[in-house]
Amino acid sequence: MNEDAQKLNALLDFDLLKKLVVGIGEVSEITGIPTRKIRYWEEKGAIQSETNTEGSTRRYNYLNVKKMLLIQEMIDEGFTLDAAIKKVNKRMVTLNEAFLKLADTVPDTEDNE
DNA sequence: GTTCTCACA
DNA sequence: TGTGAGAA
Repeated sequence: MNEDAQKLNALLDFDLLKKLVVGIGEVSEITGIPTRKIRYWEEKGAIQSETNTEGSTRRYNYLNVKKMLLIQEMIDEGFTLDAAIKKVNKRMVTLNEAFLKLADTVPDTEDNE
């Protein structure tokens, strides 16, 4: 198994998550979380929606979707919203930093041209 | 389809 | 903590 391949895979996954953006309705359908709950969480600071400058419809990227799923699970396990938000945010930061390091560490292995 | 606010459990 | 309804 190529470790480099895994690293690249992780990077791609993270980037892909950031690129996929959907409306609140899609998010509610995907996560199974009602739109009011999503707005409620956003109000609480659980997630940041990319409000379209002109449009009013908030857009959420899959990173936020994953975050919502994580938060929902944590709350289900007895955590409070605030605690869940804190932990998930920290997790995201850690992952982001780790991936950045990985990106720097990965010596482009196979440039087969 | 989306947004917001007020109020309740 | 999460939801309801009405209004725009």
